[in-house]
Amino acid sequence: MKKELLPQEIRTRVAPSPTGPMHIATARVALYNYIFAKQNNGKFILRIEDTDTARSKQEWTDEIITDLKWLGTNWDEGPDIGGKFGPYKQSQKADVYEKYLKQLLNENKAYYCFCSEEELEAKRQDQMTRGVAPIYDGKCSKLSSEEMERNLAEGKKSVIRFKVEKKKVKFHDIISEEVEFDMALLGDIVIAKNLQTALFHFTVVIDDYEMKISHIIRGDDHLSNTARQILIQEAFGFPRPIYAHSPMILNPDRSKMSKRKNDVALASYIKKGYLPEAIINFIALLGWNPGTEKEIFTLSELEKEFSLEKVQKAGAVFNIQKLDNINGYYIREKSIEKLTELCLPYLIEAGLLEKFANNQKIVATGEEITKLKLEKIIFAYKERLKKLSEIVELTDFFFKDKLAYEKELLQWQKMSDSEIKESLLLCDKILDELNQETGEWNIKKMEEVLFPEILKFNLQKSYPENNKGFVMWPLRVALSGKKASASPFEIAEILGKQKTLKRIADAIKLL
RNA sequence: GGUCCCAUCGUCUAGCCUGGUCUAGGACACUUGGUUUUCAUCCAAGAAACUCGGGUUCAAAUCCCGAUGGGACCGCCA
Repeated sequence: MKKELLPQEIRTRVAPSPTGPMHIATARVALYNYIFAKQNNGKFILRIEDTDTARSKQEWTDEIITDLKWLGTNWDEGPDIGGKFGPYKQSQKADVYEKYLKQLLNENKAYYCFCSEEELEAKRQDQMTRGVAPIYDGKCSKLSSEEMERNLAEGKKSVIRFKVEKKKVKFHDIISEEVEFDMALLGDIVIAKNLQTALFHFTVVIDDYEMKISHIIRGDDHLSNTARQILIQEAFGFPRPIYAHSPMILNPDRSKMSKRKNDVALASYIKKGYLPEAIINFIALLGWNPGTEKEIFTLSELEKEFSLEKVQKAGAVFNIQKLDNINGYYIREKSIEKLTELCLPYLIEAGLLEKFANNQKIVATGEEITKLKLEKIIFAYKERLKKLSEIVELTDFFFKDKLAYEKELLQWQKMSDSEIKESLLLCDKILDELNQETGEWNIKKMEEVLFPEILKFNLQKSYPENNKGFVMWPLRVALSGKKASASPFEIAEILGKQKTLKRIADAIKLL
């Protein structure tokens, strides 16, 4: 019986360099790679490209790890660190690169270049002004082996260049389709500073080969790099992976999204209180759609419906309003317990609440806040929340003793101070009659007793009969100190009778 | 400057491959109305686009060519 060929395992990777906070575009590329691997029963790998020792920092590697885990795009492989998968790191593979570097040197496919940076820069400038492509002229490739040996023996500063074949490189791309580059327009590229320090183009090719990466899904900005990397692959006889270059995420002016014009760090979106579900959904939709009218996707739904073929070729402007909208949706979808848990750190960080070590007791201005009460507060604002951080400005008044607002805020339409006072006194009188001990202190009861009184009040004052604002507005401001809030009764119920009446009295004092 | 990529409402996009059903659909944002004490949610409605010019065809958003515009890359960064 004929032995069947095992289908090649699908292996994808995300390869960020830890030279700064993780970019939102990296998150999208990671997502694409993650989904593609999942869809094909493959493996998704995290590789830290930290060959630039001067700029790479461990803290950024840590942030990449934290961010990827936060997103839920966990990788499937890596060195064992305490029973978990760590990331692969290029900085730990210098010996591997050296081996391959020597091979290229021996086969005369790479050579030492002794040109100084100043010399190169001058040539580049000259080429630019002459209107030709600024490429390396291959000067050192023409050095005799004696000259080269002598330079090396003298310890003359050098780099290693790869001999770029002057031919056309054509490759297929899942998103861009057929792409062709004329390599005659590119000079020999520097692939290593020295035998111990290999550079980007080289390490990428070696690692993708050694890690058996089957599909390289990365940003559009790498499109022209791909041609070069293919040439290096060919020099070794490595198989060519399948490429997919996703379009860029753009600033509103349609330039590549950059930190100068936009918030690009995933960490800062996390901090503002965007949910991973929302970020995932939003970045997936940025440049992709299923061809149906469905727009809400969980990660597992994306695993079913996403396809690289349907990814746009053009870049997509990062539209924060859409993100906010999606985030609001996912916030509204959260259970109240979960949402409270998510909001709590923001309230604590703002100094509105304190949480004690046992995590059982939450305190605001010396008073204990029960979990139930906190949940009621969060519930009252759930629909108004676009991002978690907003919970602070929305609900701060619940946790304060004294409210600070301008007297004018109490005014509804053209009410005079004395009319506002009458209105508040009415609230005070009616609400004071409710008995909190017997459970009368609730929204329903308040509506029941106060609404008919409002009607009478309006009639007596010859206000429009159905406009409850003449009572409700001053009450809202008295209780919240804000012009926009949840229902005054909802606030009153949470605040309790004592605090409610105190705030009404405080408001009356202002008039 | 060179090379490559791209081009539908303000934005994300459907439609393009396989021309007619497109009076170009949806979503966000915006405007108006409804619900409502405010804001938000929710519901309803509205305004809003095929970059331009040629060609092919009975017929072009859709196919072809060109122009224009935008972007990316051209490093001893990744």
